[in-house]
This record gives sequence, structure tokens and C-alpha cells, in this order.
Amino acid sequence: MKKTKKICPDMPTCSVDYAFRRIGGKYKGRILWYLHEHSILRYGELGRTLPDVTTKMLTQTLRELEADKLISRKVYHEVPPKVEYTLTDVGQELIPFIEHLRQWGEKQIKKEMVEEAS
Amino acid sequence: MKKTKKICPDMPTCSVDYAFRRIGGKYKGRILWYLHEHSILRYGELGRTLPDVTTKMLTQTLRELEADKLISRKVYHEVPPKVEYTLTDVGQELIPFIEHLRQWGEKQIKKEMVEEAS
DNA sequence: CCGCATCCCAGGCGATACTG
DNA sequence: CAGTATCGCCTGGGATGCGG
Repeated sequence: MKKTKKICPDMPTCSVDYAFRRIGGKYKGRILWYLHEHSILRYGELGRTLPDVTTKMLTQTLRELEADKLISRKVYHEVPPKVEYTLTDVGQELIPFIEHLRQWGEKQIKKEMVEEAS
Repeated sequence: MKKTKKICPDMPTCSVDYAFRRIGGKYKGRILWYLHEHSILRYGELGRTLPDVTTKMLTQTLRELEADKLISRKVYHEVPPKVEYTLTDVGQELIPFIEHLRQWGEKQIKKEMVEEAS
């Protein structure tokens, strides 16, 4: 199976692989989706929207999305501090995909509930 | 942040979360995509198509996709054995979105190459 | 309010060997 | 050919506490 192991594991093997690395993980999809729904969200608002996230994971995930230029981060140097997150144009391009995925998920959830009531 | 911890971690928090759990992981997206491109693929063909997968991960991932009813598995009881994998109807529904994602990925890769030639 | 630092754990993932 | 079985790493992710 493993033929020559001349593989650089940091290089995506194809464009599907590339894309999934950018939106994979536990929170990235939801963050992009919530940012689309609300246009602008502050750090704390995002944290409250994701009921299971810790500050570490929230910060880490936001930094990764920012490095991949899917979201942008605007800092207000005031007291108390304030940081706003928005989708970039590139991030916007992913929304149709996530929207359809969300609809698919809703359909499957409903289908499962019917089956459980067997 | 963590308010009451009355969270069942196995319950998806929303439909986006639900969907990402089913297509997340390192190989699921690519497997679905390759199955769409080739209609039918045998176990060994899938392994050769994913240059970095081990038999353990391939089998495990295929079983998860089968349990979620995104792919179906057909066993031929012959010698040598033969197993064919295909997309189910539900799995087919995900293809437009993976296709969209793949195109987006291709565009980004090209964009990055231009930037590197700065 | 928005984080960063630290410690820690589970499980996703990998390598290798073996089987019907 | 199409998997199982073991073992073990390693990193994604969680809990807690501090800092500007």
C-alpha cells in the first residue's frame, strides 16, 4: 500500500484534501457559518454561540482561519478591549457550500428522528 | 465560557456540526469524491488512490461511512475475494458540495502559487 | 473583555505483522 | 485481495489560572 514514502505530509494530495484541511476540525465550519449569519461577531459572542468551546480552542481556531485568510480580525484599542471578526471575500465563497451542507444535515436529522420512532 | 456543562458531547449542537462530523476526518471527503468520479471502486483501488492511507485507516473510515449510510459495500464471495464500494443516494447528495469545495480549493492553490512567485 | 500559558488526556492516526 | 490485530505516537482538544 505505502509504496515509496516520498510523501511530504504537509502537502495536500489534491484540492479536496487542501479544502478539507482549511475547514476541518471541530469548530471551523460552525464559526464560518455563524459569521455569515451575523456578519460581525465579537470574540465573546462567538464563544457563547459555540456551547462547547474553550477559550484556547476558540482563539486557536480563529487564528488559523485568519492565517488562511478566511476571516479578518479587527482590534479596537480601547478599555475594555473589543475585537470583531468578519468573513473575508474568500471566506464568503465557502458559504454556499456550508449552507447546502447545513440543509443536508437538517434533512438527515429529521429522517433519523422518524426512524427512531419505529 | 463553559456555563453549565450539561452537554452531551455525542449530540451535535446544530446541523452544521452534525454534517461536519460525518464528512470530517482525514480521508472521508476524498473517498466520497473518488467514488463519485469512478462510480465503483474496489478496496485496493481506493487504497492506491489515497497515497497516504494505511489499511487500518482505510477500513475504519469505510466502515464509518457505511454506518452513516453514505456508501454501500458489496462483497463477492469468491477467490480471490472482491469488495466493491459505491455511493448511496444519500452520499450522492453530498457530491455537489464536495465538487464546489474542490473547485474552491483549486482556485486557492493557483492563487498561492502566483503569490509565491513574488 | 480578550485573550495567552501551562498542564494534561483521549483518541485519531500510523507502522508492522498476520489471516481467510 | 481484503482485510484483522497490536502496539504506540502524537496532536487536537480540555481544564485551569494569569495577564493587559
